[in-house]
Amino acid sequence: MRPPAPPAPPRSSRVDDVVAAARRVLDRDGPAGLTMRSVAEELGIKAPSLYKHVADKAAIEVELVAAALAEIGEALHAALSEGGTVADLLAAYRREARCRPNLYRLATAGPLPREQLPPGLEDWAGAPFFTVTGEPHRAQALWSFAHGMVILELDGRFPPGSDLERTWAEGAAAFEGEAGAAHPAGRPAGGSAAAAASAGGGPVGP
Amino acid sequence: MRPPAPPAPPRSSRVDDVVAAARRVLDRDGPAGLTMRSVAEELGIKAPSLYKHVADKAAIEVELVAAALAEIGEALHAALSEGGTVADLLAAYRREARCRPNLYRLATAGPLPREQLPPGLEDWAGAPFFTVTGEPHRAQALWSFAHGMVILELDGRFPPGSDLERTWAEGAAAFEGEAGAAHPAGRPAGGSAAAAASAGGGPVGP
DNA sequence: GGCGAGGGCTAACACCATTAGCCACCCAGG
DNA sequence: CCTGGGTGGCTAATGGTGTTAGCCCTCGCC
Repeated sequence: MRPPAPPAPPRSSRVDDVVAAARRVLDRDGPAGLTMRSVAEELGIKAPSLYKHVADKAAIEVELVAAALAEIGEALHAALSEGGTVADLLAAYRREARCRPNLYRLATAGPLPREQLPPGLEDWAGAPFFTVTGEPHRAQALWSFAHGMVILELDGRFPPGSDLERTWAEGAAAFEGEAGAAHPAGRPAGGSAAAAASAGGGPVGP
Repeated sequence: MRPPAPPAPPRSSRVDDVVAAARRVLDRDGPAGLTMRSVAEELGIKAPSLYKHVADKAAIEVELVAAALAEIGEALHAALSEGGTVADLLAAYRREARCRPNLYRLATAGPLPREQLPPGLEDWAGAPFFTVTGEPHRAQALWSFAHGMVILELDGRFPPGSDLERTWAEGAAAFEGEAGAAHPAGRPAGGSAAAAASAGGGPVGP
């Protein structure tokens, strides 16, 4: 039984409409397209009317961040409830981020308004990293690797033609604990053909 | 003898003034404070006059990104010319980012305008990651870890009270194993497989 | 002496978040 | 019935942003 997500505090129904509209706009137009005007238009109203329901744009973004953390946490806990390897966790993290890139970027870029988030949400969402490593610092390091990979991938920062499957596998191998160091239970080679083909291995960045 | 940085293409002198002013503003006021008006004011002129020298704000930012990549690359190459361990490289990366947080964030957040950067700069700056790991995918993974750590640290994303020294050490330890643990090595790794093998020791103290 | 180019200026536009103030509806209390 | 008050919309306006258009001064050069 995995721990339940902390419940989101109840809000007025119209606030939910606003947040839902903001999320649609974000998914469709990206962070730059998320303006008070576009959110209002999505609802068929004018921008100033939004301020009857939310304090400001930051308040909407906080709600979106909370939703993102909840979804990511859900995905990570689900991944561990079945498999349980580092590679499984990383795969779930990557899948979640790539499925909702704009939301992921919004939720993880820039400072986090911890005060205004549901208490415990952040810890709960990150708990699987601790579960899989068994040590808090290693968990943070693994999380950093995962976030770095995802954000660089989303931003197109890796040189074109990079075999990212293999890069993920290398990271998973590096963090696979002391138990089965030689043979990580890595991914069953969905990309191994491509891996062999692109053996060139381009430059690295930054 | 480490490879020299690719030379920046020559620019009109006034353009250099604009970029230098932008850099001062960025260091002082952060990315949000970097506006065409503030840069102009730093030079004692009005914002529209900037357009006599640069195409738009993005062009200024590209110059800043190029400068940041050059400086980071310089620091990383210098770190390897002396020590050579993964931990040394990571320490240099972290020091550089923390010394100029606003510049680092600008240079690494969001999509990279590769076309407009001096050719070869990006590869050159990232080369030390390859040197120290001896394998391109592992190099990308290590870079991702470093970037994730740095950006999360700069954004205050780690829970308060985290012992980041130790988290960095955990990451360094994870990547100091034998290269190509995940798969049989696809490529024999430039001239410096020795660098990766040399530092197999225990956890690195802060 | 003209003359073009470099480099400044003001005015203006479109978009952004946000505030102030006004008005229409709906529903409960008298 | 009718009279509030709360809810939720509106327009107008403010000060910020990047950017364009058009004007003007001042050099060095032929």
